[in-house]
Amino acid sequence: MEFGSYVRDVRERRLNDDRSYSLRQVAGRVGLEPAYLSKIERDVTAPPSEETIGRLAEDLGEDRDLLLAMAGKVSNDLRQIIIRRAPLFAELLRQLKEAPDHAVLRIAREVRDGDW
Amino acid sequence: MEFGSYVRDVRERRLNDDRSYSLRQVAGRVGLEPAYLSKIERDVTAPPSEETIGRLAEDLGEDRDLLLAMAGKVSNDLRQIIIRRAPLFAELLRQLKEAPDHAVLRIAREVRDGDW
DNA sequence: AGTATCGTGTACTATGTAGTACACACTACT
DNA sequence: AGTAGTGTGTACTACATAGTACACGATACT
Repeated sequence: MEFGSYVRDVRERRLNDDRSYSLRQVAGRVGLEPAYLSKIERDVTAPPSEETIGRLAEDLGEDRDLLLAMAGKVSNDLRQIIIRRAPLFAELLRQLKEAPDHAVLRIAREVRDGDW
Repeated sequence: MEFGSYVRDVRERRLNDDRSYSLRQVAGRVGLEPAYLSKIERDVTAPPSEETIGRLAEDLGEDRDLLLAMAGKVSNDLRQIIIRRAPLFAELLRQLKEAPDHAVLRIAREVRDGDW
């Protein structure tokens, strides 16, 4: 699904039991012109900037990384992690490309439990 | 070090024993205006596009991911790997942020040897 | 001495990014 | 019946990106 229609779906679900989730009110809280958010939600315009997507994700209670991904973007902090040790992380990510989710998850858990 | 000065250093090292590595000739092979490459190498201008950096890396025999990193960029294929499973890879990368190189390398090797 | 090559200064441009501003028509409330 | 709020169409803008084009003075070759 496209970024905009996904945002619209989420917002309208919120709107069902909270009328403060009208397009105008969300636009107001997030700091955008209603007309602009309208175009975004209909995918008439490209997704907004990373910062704006972040504020949108927070207001809608959605996962920031997921929303960014739907916009074809990668969070700036993740980019920095890779860039700091580029050839190393490049190799790792290409290895992990085909690995199943549970394997990636297991690795993340192992690392978190600090076994190096 | 900045992207441009690094490129210049590499190119001039090549130039020492191969006079086909003049700024003009590299620019010619890579498909850029000499004046533009000159500005890039002196960091007068921002680093060029990912595609151009790729061609530059190839001509200079440098690691593409490293050169991209020095330009503050992440290779498009890596971005796609992350985006396809964003929350998952986001978590993994943030866990790996502080991990020492050898730990990351060990994981990459384990995954390559396919033990999932 | 002449010319070929070198790196660089200056001016310009096309496309994309990330929006703002305002008017309009429709619906919902009271 | 009036007005408050809703979503949207159209027009515009400031800034960044990713370069091209051409002229110039210095150096190197022969």
